[in-house]
Amino acid sequence: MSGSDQLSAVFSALADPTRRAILAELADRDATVTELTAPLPISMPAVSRHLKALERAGLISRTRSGKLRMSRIEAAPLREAAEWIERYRRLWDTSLTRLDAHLAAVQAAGRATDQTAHDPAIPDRKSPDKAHDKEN
Amino acid sequence: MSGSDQLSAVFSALADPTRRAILAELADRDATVTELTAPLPISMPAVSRHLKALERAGLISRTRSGKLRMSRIEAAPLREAAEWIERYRRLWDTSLTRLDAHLAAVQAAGRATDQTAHDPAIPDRKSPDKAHDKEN
DNA sequence: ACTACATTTAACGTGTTGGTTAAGTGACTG
DNA sequence: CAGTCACTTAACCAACACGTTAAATGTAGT
Repeated sequence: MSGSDQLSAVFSALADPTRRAILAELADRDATVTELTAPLPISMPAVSRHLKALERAGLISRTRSGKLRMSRIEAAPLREAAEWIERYRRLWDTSLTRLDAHLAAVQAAGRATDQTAHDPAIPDRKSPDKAHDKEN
Repeated sequence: MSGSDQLSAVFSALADPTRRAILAELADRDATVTELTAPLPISMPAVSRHLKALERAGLISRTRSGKLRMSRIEAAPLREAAEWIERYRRLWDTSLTRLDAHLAAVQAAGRATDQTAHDPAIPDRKSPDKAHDKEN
Protein backbone atom coordinates (compact mmCIF):
# COMPACT_ATOMS: atom_id res chain seq x y z
CA MET A 1 0.00 0.00 0.00
CA SER A 2 2.38 2.62 -1.21
CA GLY A 3 -0.08 5.49 -1.14
CA SER A 4 -0.46 6.30 -4.79
CA ASP A 5 -3.32 8.75 -4.44
CA GLN A 6 -2.81 12.46 -4.64
CA LEU A 7 -3.21 13.26 -0.98
CA SER A 8 -0.83 10.53 0.04
CA ALA A 9 1.73 11.72 -2.46
CA VAL A 10 1.50 15.26 -1.14
CA PHE A 11 1.85 14.29 2.52
CA SER A 12 4.59 11.87 1.61
CA ALA A 13 6.47 14.61 -0.23
CA LEU A 14 6.04 16.93 2.73
CA ALA A 15 7.36 14.32 5.13
CA ASP A 16 10.93 14.89 4.02
CA PRO A 17 12.77 17.90 5.51
CA THR A 18 14.91 18.28 2.42
CA ARG A 19 11.87 18.54 0.24
CA ARG A 20 10.28 21.06 2.60
CA ALA A 21 13.46 23.08 2.37
CA ILE A 22 13.29 22.92 -1.42
CA LEU A 23 9.68 24.09 -1.36
CA ALA A 24 10.62 26.95 0.94
CA GLU A 25 13.31 27.94 -1.52
CA LEU A 26 10.91 27.76 -4.44
CA ALA A 27 8.35 29.82 -2.58
CA ASP A 28 10.69 32.75 -3.02
CA ARG A 29 11.76 32.19 -6.59
CA ASP A 30 11.96 29.60 -9.32
CA ALA A 31 15.31 27.87 -9.35
CA THR A 32 17.47 25.45 -11.27
CA VAL A 33 18.58 22.11 -9.93
CA THR A 34 22.07 23.45 -9.40
CA GLU A 35 20.78 26.41 -7.43
CA LEU A 36 18.65 24.15 -5.29
CA THR A 37 21.52 21.78 -4.69
CA ALA A 38 23.95 24.48 -3.56
CA PRO A 39 22.71 25.00 0.02
CA LEU A 40 21.94 21.33 0.56
CA PRO A 41 24.32 18.74 1.98
CA ILE A 42 23.47 16.16 -0.67
CA SER A 43 24.47 15.45 -4.24
CA MET A 44 22.71 16.77 -7.30
CA PRO A 45 21.26 13.40 -8.32
CA ALA A 46 19.67 13.22 -4.89
CA VAL A 47 18.10 16.64 -5.39
CA SER A 48 16.96 15.63 -8.83
CA ARG A 49 15.12 12.70 -7.33
CA HIS A 50 13.54 14.90 -4.67
CA LEU A 51 12.30 17.16 -7.43
CA LYS A 52 10.86 14.17 -9.17
CA ALA A 53 8.97 13.26 -6.01
CA LEU A 54 7.68 16.83 -5.68
CA GLU A 55 6.62 16.81 -9.31
CA ARG A 56 4.85 13.50 -8.89
CA ALA A 57 2.92 15.07 -6.00
CA GLY A 58 2.03 18.01 -8.22
CA LEU A 59 3.84 20.39 -5.90
CA ILE A 60 6.18 21.69 -8.56
CA SER A 61 6.24 21.96 -12.32
CA ARG A 62 9.31 22.13 -14.46
CA THR A 63 10.15 23.72 -17.76
CA ARG A 64 13.29 23.28 -19.80
CA SER A 65 14.99 26.37 -21.11
CA GLY A 66 18.19 25.66 -22.90
CA LYS A 67 20.32 23.53 -20.70
CA LEU A 68 18.61 24.82 -17.59
CA ARG A 69 15.62 23.25 -15.99
CA MET A 70 13.60 25.57 -13.85
CA SER A 71 11.44 24.32 -11.03
CA ARG A 72 8.36 26.28 -10.12
CA ILE A 73 6.25 25.75 -7.05
CA GLU A 74 2.69 24.65 -7.68
CA ALA A 75 0.98 25.12 -4.36
CA ALA A 76 -2.54 24.07 -5.30
CA PRO A 77 -2.16 20.52 -3.94
CA LEU A 78 -1.20 22.04 -0.61
CA ARG A 79 -4.66 23.47 -0.44
CA GLU A 80 -6.16 20.02 -0.64
CA ALA A 81 -3.84 18.83 2.09
CA ALA A 82 -4.67 21.79 4.29
CA GLU A 83 -8.36 21.22 3.78
CA TRP A 84 -8.03 17.63 4.85
CA ILE A 85 -6.30 18.70 8.02
CA GLU A 86 -8.81 21.47 8.64
CA ARG A 87 -11.47 18.89 9.31
CA TYR A 88 -9.84 18.41 12.68
CA ARG A 89 -9.67 22.05 13.54
CA ARG A 90 -12.31 21.75 16.24
CA LEU A 91 -10.15 19.17 17.96
CA TRP A 92 -7.12 21.41 18.08
CA ASP A 93 -8.54 23.49 20.88
CA THR A 94 -8.04 21.58 24.08
CA SER A 95 -10.79 23.45 25.90
CA LEU A 96 -13.24 22.47 23.23
CA THR A 97 -12.20 18.88 23.55
CA ARG A 98 -12.55 19.04 27.30
CA LEU A 99 -15.98 20.60 26.98
CA ASP A 100 -16.86 17.81 24.66
CA ALA A 101 -15.65 15.28 27.19
CA HIS A 102 -17.54 17.06 29.92
CA LEU A 103 -20.78 16.96 28.00
CA ALA A 104 -20.30 13.27 27.39
CA ALA A 105 -19.62 12.77 31.08
CA VAL A 106 -22.79 14.64 32.02
CA GLN A 107 -24.77 12.65 29.54
CA ALA A 108 -23.41 9.40 30.89
CA ALA A 109 -24.07 10.63 34.41
CA GLY A 110 -27.67 11.27 33.45
CA ARG A 111 -27.99 7.63 32.61
CA ALA A 112 -26.43 6.46 35.85
CA THR A 113 -27.77 9.18 38.22
CA ASP A 114 -24.20 9.84 39.19
CA GLN A 115 -22.45 13.10 38.41
CA THR A 116 -18.89 11.95 38.89
CA ALA A 117 -16.99 10.19 36.18
CA HIS A 118 -18.06 6.67 35.45
CA ASP A 119 -14.71 5.47 34.24
CA PRO A 120 -12.08 8.14 34.81
CA ALA A 121 -9.54 6.26 32.77
CA ILE A 122 -11.61 6.42 29.61
CA PRO A 123 -13.96 9.36 29.46
CA ASP A 124 -15.90 8.85 26.28
CA ARG A 125 -16.41 11.78 24.01
CA LYS A 126 -19.33 12.21 21.73
CA SER A 127 -18.88 14.22 18.59
CA PRO A 128 -21.44 17.00 18.03
CA ASP A 129 -21.49 16.52 14.27
CA LYS A 130 -20.82 13.29 12.48
CA ALA A 131 -20.17 14.85 9.09
CA HIS A 132 -16.98 12.93 8.53
CA ASP A 133 -16.40 10.45 5.77
CA LYS A 134 -13.99 7.72 6.54
CA GLU A 135 -11.44 8.47 3.89
CA ASN A 136 -10.59 10.43 0.83
CA MET B 1 17.72 11.14 6.64
CA SER B 2 14.62 9.46 7.91
CA GLY B 3 12.88 12.60 9.11
CA SER B 4 12.86 12.14 12.85
CA ASP B 5 11.60 15.62 13.71
CA GLN B 6 8.02 16.23 14.79
CA LEU B 7 6.78 17.79 11.58
CA SER B 8 8.26 15.01 9.48
CA ALA B 9 6.69 12.40 11.71
CA VAL B 10 3.28 14.04 11.39
CA PHE B 11 3.38 14.38 7.62
CA SER B 12 4.76 10.88 7.37
CA ALA B 13 1.90 9.55 9.48
CA LEU B 14 -0.61 11.43 7.35
CA ALA B 15 0.89 10.02 4.16
CA ASP B 16 -0.75 6.66 4.73
CA PRO B 17 -4.43 6.29 3.76
CA THR B 18 -5.03 3.66 6.41
CA ARG B 19 -3.74 5.99 9.11
CA ARG B 20 -5.90 8.82 7.80
CA ALA B 21 -8.88 6.49 7.97
CA ILE B 22 -7.97 5.63 11.55
CA LEU B 23 -7.75 9.30 12.44
CA ALA B 24 -11.12 9.92 10.82
CA GLU B 25 -12.55 7.16 12.95
CA LEU B 26 -10.99 8.53 16.10
CA ALA B 27 -12.28 12.00 15.33
CA ASP B 28 -15.73 10.67 16.11
CA ARG B 29 -14.95 8.61 19.17
CA ASP B 30 -12.17 6.89 21.04
CA ALA B 31 -11.80 3.29 20.00
CA THR B 32 -10.03 0.05 20.78
CA VAL B 33 -7.65 -1.68 18.43
CA THR B 34 -10.24 -4.30 17.66
CA GLU B 35 -12.83 -1.66 16.82
CA LEU B 36 -10.39 0.13 14.58
CA THR B 37 -9.40 -3.07 12.83
CA ALA B 38 -12.97 -4.15 12.06
CA PRO B 39 -13.65 -1.91 9.04
CA LEU B 40 -10.10 -2.20 7.70
CA PRO B 41 -8.89 -4.82 5.22
CA ILE B 42 -5.74 -5.56 7.20
CA SER B 43 -4.80 -7.65 10.21
CA MET B 44 -4.80 -6.43 13.78
CA PRO B 45 -1.02 -6.46 14.13
CA ALA B 46 -0.87 -4.15 11.13
CA VAL B 47 -3.32 -1.77 12.78
CA SER B 48 -1.35 -1.96 15.99
CA ARG B 49 1.72 -0.80 14.15
CA HIS B 50 -0.17 2.03 12.50
CA LEU B 51 -1.29 3.15 15.92
CA LYS B 52 2.29 3.07 17.06
CA ALA B 53 3.24 5.34 14.18
CA LEU B 54 0.41 7.73 15.02
CA GLU B 55 1.45 7.75 18.63
CA ARG B 56 5.05 8.44 17.68
CA ALA B 57 3.82 11.43 15.70
CA GLY B 58 1.86 12.61 18.73
CA LEU B 59 -1.40 12.30 16.83
CA ILE B 60 -2.96 9.89 19.28
CA SER B 61 -2.54 8.93 22.89
CA ARG B 62 -3.44 5.61 24.42
CA THR B 63 -4.63 4.49 27.80
CA ARG B 64 -5.06 0.99 29.03
CA SER B 65 -8.30 0.07 30.73
CA GLY B 66 -8.57 -3.54 31.67
CA LYS B 67 -7.71 -5.60 28.70
CA LEU B 68 -8.75 -2.85 26.35
CA ARG B 69 -6.48 -0.15 25.01
CA MET B 70 -8.28 2.96 23.96
CA SER B 71 -6.84 5.27 21.37
CA ARG B 72 -7.67 8.93 21.54
CA ILE B 73 -6.98 11.48 18.87
CA GLU B 74 -4.56 14.22 19.82
CA ALA B 75 -4.98 16.79 17.11
CA ALA B 76 -2.55 19.44 18.33
CA PRO B 77 0.27 18.31 16.03
CA LEU B 78 -2.09 18.72 13.11
CA ARG B 79 -2.20 22.37 13.92
CA GLU B 80 1.53 22.64 13.53
CA ALA B 81 1.33 20.85 10.20
CA ALA B 82 -1.48 23.07 9.00
CA GLU B 83 0.45 26.15 10.01
CA TRP B 84 3.44 25.01 8.02
CA ILE B 85 1.28 24.57 4.96
CA GLU B 86 -0.48 27.88 5.51
CA ARG B 87 2.73 29.69 4.72
CA TYR B 88 2.01 28.90 1.10
CA ARG B 89 -1.57 30.05 1.14
CA ARG B 90 -0.82 33.10 -0.99
CA LEU B 91 0.54 30.81 -3.68
CA TRP B 92 -2.64 28.80 -3.88
CA ASP B 93 -4.37 31.48 -5.84
CA THR B 94 -3.21 31.17 -9.42
CA SER B 95 -4.06 34.72 -10.35
CA LEU B 96 -1.92 35.98 -7.52
CA THR B 97 0.94 33.83 -8.71
CA ARG B 98 0.63 35.09 -12.26
CA LEU B 99 0.61 38.68 -11.12
CA ASP B 100 3.65 37.94 -9.07
CA ALA B 101 5.35 36.40 -12.08
CA HIS B 102 4.50 39.39 -14.19
CA LEU B 103 5.95 41.83 -11.70
CA ALA B 104 9.10 39.77 -11.47
CA ALA B 105 9.41 39.65 -15.24
CA VAL B 106 9.19 43.42 -15.42
CA GLN B 107 11.71 43.76 -12.68
CA ALA B 108 14.07 41.28 -14.32
CA ALA B 109 13.79 43.16 -17.58
CA GLY B 110 15.05 46.30 -15.87
CA ARG B 111 17.99 44.42 -14.47
CA ALA B 112 21.09 43.85 -16.63
CA THR B 113 23.49 41.81 -14.53
CA ASP B 114 21.78 38.60 -13.64
CA GLN B 115 23.33 35.24 -12.94
CA THR B 116 20.03 33.45 -12.52
CA ALA B 117 17.61 32.88 -15.32
CA HIS B 118 16.53 35.84 -17.39
CA ASP B 119 15.10 33.77 -20.14
CA PRO B 120 11.76 35.25 -21.24
CA ALA B 121 10.34 31.73 -21.36
CA ILE B 122 10.92 31.41 -17.64
CA PRO B 123 10.09 34.65 -15.88
CA ASP B 124 11.49 34.55 -12.38
CA ARG B 125 9.19 35.57 -9.61
CA LYS B 126 10.15 37.63 -6.65
CA SER B 127 8.05 37.31 -3.54
CA PRO B 128 6.48 40.54 -2.28
CA ASP B 129 7.17 39.62 1.33
CA LYS B 130 10.17 37.53 2.20
CA ALA B 131 8.92 36.40 5.59
CA HIS B 132 9.91 32.83 4.95
CA ASP B 133 12.51 30.91 6.83
CA LYS B 134 14.09 28.05 4.99
CA GLU B 135 13.03 25.27 7.27
CA ASN B 136 11.49 24.41 10.53
C1' DA C 1 -4.91 -22.60 37.74
C1' DC C 2 -7.02 -22.84 33.36
C1' DT C 3 -9.14 -20.47 29.67
C1' DA C 4 -10.49 -16.76 26.84
C1' DC C 5 -9.76 -12.28 25.08
C1' DA C 6 -7.17 -8.06 23.54
C1' DT C 7 -3.20 -6.60 21.99
C1' DT C 8 1.77 -6.55 21.07
C1' DT C 9 6.14 -8.52 19.60
C1' DA C 10 8.86 -11.56 16.72
C1' DA C 11 10.27 -13.27 12.42
C1' DC C 12 9.94 -12.90 7.85
C1' DG C 13 9.25 -11.27 2.75
C1' DT C 14 8.95 -7.61 -0.24
C1' DG C 15 8.71 -3.01 -2.04
C1' DT C 16 10.14 1.70 -1.45
C1' DT C 17 13.18 5.49 -0.06
C1' DG C 18 17.17 8.19 0.12
C1' DG C 19 21.77 8.33 -0.41
C1' DT C 20 26.04 7.33 -3.18
C1' DT C 21 29.14 7.23 -7.65
C1' DA C 22 29.53 6.52 -12.55
C1' DA C 23 27.71 6.76 -16.96
C1' DG C 24 24.34 8.79 -20.28
C1' DT C 25 21.69 12.63 -22.61
C1' DG C 26 20.74 17.06 -24.49
C1' DA C 27 21.89 21.86 -25.42
C1' DC C 28 25.08 25.56 -25.88
C1' DT C 29 29.98 27.13 -27.15
C1' DG C 30 34.30 27.63 -29.18
C1' DC D 1 32.53 18.54 -34.17
C1' DA D 2 34.66 18.30 -29.81
C1' DG D 3 34.08 19.92 -25.30
C1' DT D 4 31.58 21.47 -21.47
C1' DC D 5 27.66 22.41 -18.71
C1' DA D 6 23.27 20.97 -16.52
C1' DC D 7 21.01 17.57 -15.49
C1' DT D 8 19.05 12.64 -15.44
C1' DT D 9 19.39 7.69 -15.30
C1' DA D 10 21.54 3.41 -13.88
C1' DA D 11 23.42 0.46 -10.60
C1' DC D 12 24.04 -0.31 -6.16
C1' DC D 13 23.34 -0.35 -0.99
C1' DA D 14 21.44 0.26 3.72
C1' DA D 15 17.47 1.37 6.11
C1' DC D 16 12.73 1.52 6.57
C1' DA D 17 7.70 0.76 5.71
C1' DC D 18 3.91 -2.32 5.45
C1' DG D 19 1.95 -6.55 5.18
C1' DT D 20 1.66 -11.39 6.78
C1' DT D 21 1.36 -15.51 10.39
C1' DA D 22 2.81 -17.40 14.74
C1' DA D 23 4.13 -16.78 19.36
C1' DA D 24 4.23 -13.97 23.60
C1' DT D 25 2.15 -10.86 26.92
C1' DG D 26 -1.22 -9.19 30.05
C1' DT D 27 -5.79 -8.99 32.01
C1' DA D 28 -10.42 -11.01 33.34
C1' DG D 29 -13.48 -14.40 34.25
C1' DT D 30 -14.71 -19.39 36.08
